[in-house]
Amino acid sequence: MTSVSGDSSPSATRRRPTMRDVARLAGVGIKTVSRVVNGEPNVSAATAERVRRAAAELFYEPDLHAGNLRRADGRSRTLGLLVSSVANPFAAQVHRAIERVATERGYAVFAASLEDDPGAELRAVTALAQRRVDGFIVTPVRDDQSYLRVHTDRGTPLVCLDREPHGIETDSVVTSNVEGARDAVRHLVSYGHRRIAFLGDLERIKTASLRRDGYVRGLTAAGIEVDPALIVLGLHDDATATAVARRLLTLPDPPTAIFSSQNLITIGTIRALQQLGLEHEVALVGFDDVETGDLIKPAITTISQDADRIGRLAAERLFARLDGDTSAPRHVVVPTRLVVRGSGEIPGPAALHRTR
Amino acid sequence: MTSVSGDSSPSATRRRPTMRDVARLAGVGIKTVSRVVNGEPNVSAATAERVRRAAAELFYEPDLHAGNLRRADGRSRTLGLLVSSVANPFAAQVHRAIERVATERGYAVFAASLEDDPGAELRAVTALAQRRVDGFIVTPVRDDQSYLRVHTDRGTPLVCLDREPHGIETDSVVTSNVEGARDAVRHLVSYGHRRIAFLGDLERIKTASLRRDGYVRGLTAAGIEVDPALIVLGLHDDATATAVARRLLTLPDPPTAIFSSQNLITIGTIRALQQLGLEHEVALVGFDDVETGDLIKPAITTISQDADRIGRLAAERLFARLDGDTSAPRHVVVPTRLVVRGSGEIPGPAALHRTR
DNA sequence: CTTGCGCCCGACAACGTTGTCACGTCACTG
DNA sequence: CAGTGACGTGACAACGTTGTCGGGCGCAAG
Repeated sequence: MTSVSGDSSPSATRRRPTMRDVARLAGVGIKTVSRVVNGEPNVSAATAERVRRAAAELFYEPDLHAGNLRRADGRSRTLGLLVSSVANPFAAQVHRAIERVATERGYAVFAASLEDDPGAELRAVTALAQRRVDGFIVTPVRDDQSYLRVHTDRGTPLVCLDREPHGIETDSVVTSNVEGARDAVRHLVSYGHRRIAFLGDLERIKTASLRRDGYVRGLTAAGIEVDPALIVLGLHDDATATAVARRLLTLPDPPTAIFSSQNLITIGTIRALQQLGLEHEVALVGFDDVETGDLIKPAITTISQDADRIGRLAAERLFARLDGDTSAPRHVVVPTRLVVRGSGEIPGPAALHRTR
Repeated sequence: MTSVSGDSSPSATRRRPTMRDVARLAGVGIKTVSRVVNGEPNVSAATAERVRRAAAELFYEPDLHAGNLRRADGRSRTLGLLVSSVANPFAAQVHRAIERVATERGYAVFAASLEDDPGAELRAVTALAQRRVDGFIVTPVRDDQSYLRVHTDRGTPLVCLDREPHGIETDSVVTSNVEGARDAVRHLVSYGHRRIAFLGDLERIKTASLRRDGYVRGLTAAGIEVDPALIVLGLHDDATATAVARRLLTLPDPPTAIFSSQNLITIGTIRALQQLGLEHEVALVGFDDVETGDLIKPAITTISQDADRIGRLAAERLFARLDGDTSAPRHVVVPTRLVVRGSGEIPGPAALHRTR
C-alpha cells in the first residue's frame, strides 16, 4: 500500500483530505468521487472501486456542512434539543428516547440545558439556528415563544416538550399534568384523607400551576374545601421543600397526606417526614418518578411520567414535519401512570373501613 | 418600518436571508456586513448601525458553517461527547459539567449514547467527524482506539473519559477506580468484616475489572485471603444483581458484607437484602452514588465519583488543546469520596470492640 | 452506415461566508 | 502643497461540496 501523501513536514498536523485529493489519487474527476460517496448511480463498478480504495487510503471523511451548503434540500441532519437540564433524570430519559429516533434517521442531536433561565432559551436557539439545525425540540421557559415563528416560517419545525408554548401554534407533547395531579388527590381521598397538602415548584413554571389546578380539581370533585394554608408553591430545591414540609407537618391542624408535585420536592418531603418520624403516619404521593423509590420505606407511590414515550413522540412529530407533513399542529397529551408502592396508601382519618 | 421583502407567494416558507440580502437592504457591500456581524474594526459607526438595523429587520442569522468553510481557523465551535448513555445519571451529570464549560466558550455539544456497543462508538465518531466537531470527549467502548489517531493527527483533540483508551496516547480523565474500591474494602474491614463479596459489571468493561483489582488489593492489604466464590462479575442490570446477591446471601457460609461496584448493581443488591430482611445485618458499600441513597434505611454508604469535576476537567483539557497546548498527554485521576451513611458501618463478626 | 439513446464521466457554477487586496478619502506631516 | 498613512469600503477568489449540463462512447435500431 502506498504511503499517505506529502510527508514533507515531520510532526505537522496532516491536512484533511478533500474530494479533490481522492479524485487525484483515483485518477477521476471530483464529481465522480461525489457520486461514489453519495451512492449515486451511473458510475462503473471498476471506477467506484478505485474511488473507494483511494478514499479509504486517505481516510477521507466527507464534509457534511460543505455538501449541505450546495445540496438542494440543505439538510444538516442535525436537530436541537432544549431541556431544563441534561442532568435532570426526566429530561435525560427524554433525551435518550429522542436520540434513539434521531440516530435511526442519521441525525445527530445538540442538547442544551436552560436551567429555567429565559435568557438561556434565547441564546441556545440562536446558537443552534446559526448551526442550521433542521428542527427544534424545546421545553419552553420564556413567557412567549413567538420569536420562534421566524424559524418555523423558514421551514425549521418546532415541537414543544413538557410545556405548551405561548404565542405560537406548533406541535407539542406534554404530560397530562392536570389529570395526573387530580388522580393523585383522588387516590389519597380514596384512602380517607381530607387534609391534603400541595407542594409545588415556582408558579411561573407552567407545569407547576397546572398540577396545582389538578389538585384543586381533585379536591373539589371530592367535595373537599380547598384550604389555602395547605398549598405552597415556589419550591425549587429539596432543601426548601424539606423546610416547608416540616412547617406544614408541625401545624396545629397538620395535613394527613401530602401531594408533592415534582421530583426534588418529593425527595425533600420524604426527608422531612423521616426527620419527624412521620413517614408511616402521613401519606405521600409524588409527581414524577423517584429513582429507587421502591427501596425507601415506605416505598414511594408516584404519578409517573412516561419520559420515554414523550421523547419518542416528540421526535416522531418532528420528523413527520421534516418529511413534509403540513397538517394542523397536533397537541399530544401523554397520560401519567399511578405507581402504587406504599406511601400513598397510608390510611387517613376518614378511612372507617380500614384498620390500623 | 419597511415590510419584509418579496411577499409574492402567500403561504410559502420564506427564504432565509443571506448577507447579500442584508447588504442590499443596508446599501453596503457584502463584506461590510461580514465585518459588522463579526465585530471587525474599520467600519464607521453610522454604517455599522445601518447594517445592524437591516440585519434585525430581516431577522438575519449568519450561517456558521458557511463561514467556517472559509474561515482561517476552520472551527465549528462544536464538540462531540460520547458516553455510555445520556440517560445514565453519572454520564448525564458529566455531560452537564462539560456543557457548562462549552457554553462559556460559545461551543455547542453533540451528545451520543453508545450503550457499550463497540459499533456505536465507530458510527458516532464518523457521524460527528463528518460534522467537523472541533474535539472529541469519549468514553471508550472498543478494545482499541487507535482508529482515532486519524482525527488527532488532523488536529481534532481527543480526551478520554471514565476509561483509559487503548492504542492511542491522549489526554484522559478517570475516577480512581482501584483506590476507591480499595477504600471501600478497607472501610468494611475496619468494621470487622472478613467475608466481603464483590459484585461487578461485565469484565470487558475496564472500570469493572479495575474495581475488582482494588477490591483484591484491599483484601490482601488486610491479610485476608481472596475467596473466588465471593466474586461475581458480568452483572449489567439490577435484576441480575438481585438474583446473584440472593444466591450469595443464602450460601452456607455467606458474606457479612458486600461491595457492589456499580450503580445498578447496588440497587439490585439493596433489593436482595430487603427481600431477605438482611439490610440491617449485612453491610453494604456501593461504588457510584445512589440517588436518594440517604432516604433508604439504612442509608447507603458509597464510594462516590465526582462527576461534576470529571466533566469539567475533561472539557478544560480539551479546550487547552484547542488553545494550542501541545505538551505530553495528561492522565488525570479524580479521587473518589467515601460517603458514610449507615449501610457500610454495620459491624461484622470481628468487630470485638463494638456493641450492636 | 447512420441515427438515437443510454451510460459514464468531468468542467463549471453555485451555496453563504471570509481573506486578500486595492481603491478612494481624509487628516497630518514635512 | 505634495507625500504619507490610517481608515472605510467593496470586488473578487476561495473554502469543499453538489446540481447542471454537455461530451464521448458503445450499442441497438432503422
